[in-house]
Amino acid sequence: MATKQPSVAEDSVARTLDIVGDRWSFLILREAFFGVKRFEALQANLGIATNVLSQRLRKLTAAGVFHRAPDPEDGRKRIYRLTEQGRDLYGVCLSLMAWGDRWLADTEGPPLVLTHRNCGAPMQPVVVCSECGEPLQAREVRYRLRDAKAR
Amino acid sequence: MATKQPSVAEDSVARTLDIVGDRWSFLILREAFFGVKRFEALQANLGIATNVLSQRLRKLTAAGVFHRAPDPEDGRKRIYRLTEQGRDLYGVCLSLMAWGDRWLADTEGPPLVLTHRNCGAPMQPVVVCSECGEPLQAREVRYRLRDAKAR
DNA sequence: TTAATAACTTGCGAAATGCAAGTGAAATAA
DNA sequence: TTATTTCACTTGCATTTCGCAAGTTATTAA
Repeated sequence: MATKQPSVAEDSVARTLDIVGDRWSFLILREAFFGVKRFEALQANLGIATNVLSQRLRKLTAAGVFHRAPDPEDGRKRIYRLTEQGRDLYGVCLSLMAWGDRWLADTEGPPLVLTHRNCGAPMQPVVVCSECGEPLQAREVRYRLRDAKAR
Repeated sequence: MATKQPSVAEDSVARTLDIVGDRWSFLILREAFFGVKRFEALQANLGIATNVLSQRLRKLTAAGVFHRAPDPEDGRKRIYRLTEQGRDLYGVCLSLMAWGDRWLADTEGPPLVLTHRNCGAPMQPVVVCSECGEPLQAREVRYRLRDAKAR
């Protein structure tokens, strides 16, 4: 029987999914990007079980995605803030949303219209090359380990 | 106890995660973006249990992400090809990889250097506004349901 | 001082995951 | 032509994770 090969796959996608590759993390992140900062609000908005939410938040906090602090105005409350690392997941989250809107929305619900405040016009998130600004496609991207060995 | 509220959260992110929001789907997609098309190769590269792989591929195929067809040159083999819908997840997948490379790579392994064939230079995927080309940040994006109701 | 409230934890049944072994159809070797 | 591999699965079973309901603890509000 075939066993696991060390490959490029055993890298950043896998490590990223160890942190956010479950059913809830991106929904929690989504709420966070909407400005939701508290446990109870997350629970109410998402309908997630409290034990699972607690576990997720602990994991995401340990991973450096959230910062957890008591609310100075109410000692019972905890404020979950995205760190820079967490905010850096915004593009992924928005792209997931856009994909769902594009391919799944009409069957089950209305899509969202996104507006970029800078432009004012309806827009779509697009993943582009940082150098030339062109949208990226699988065939156009080459991967190399930092040291050597192309794939 | 708080129960689930209907909210914007109950939309495209959730629907997308119903399809790809598990531990394996993006790893499978990643392999697919690298050109891997067969069951055995996916299994060997990822080390995924065969029953889970089988189930994932069936689900992703049913959802329209993959197209499954027998190999005309070998009746035992099945070819899993990405559909346009599947290919449209490339940006998400690449962004996940880039995030892992940026925030997690050094602790556990070397990051990948990406090259866009159009440019030739090392690059990073960036999620930008389709209209103005600027990188998107959470505070700069406004969400509206197709019909009304801003959030 | 008593009652709410917020953020959890605990216990338990149900579902998903991982592992090993088995199956059936098609290709390849003898 | 028969026997052996190969490939893409399925099946059974132990382990882990999830979902739900009911506590628990520390604050705050009445």
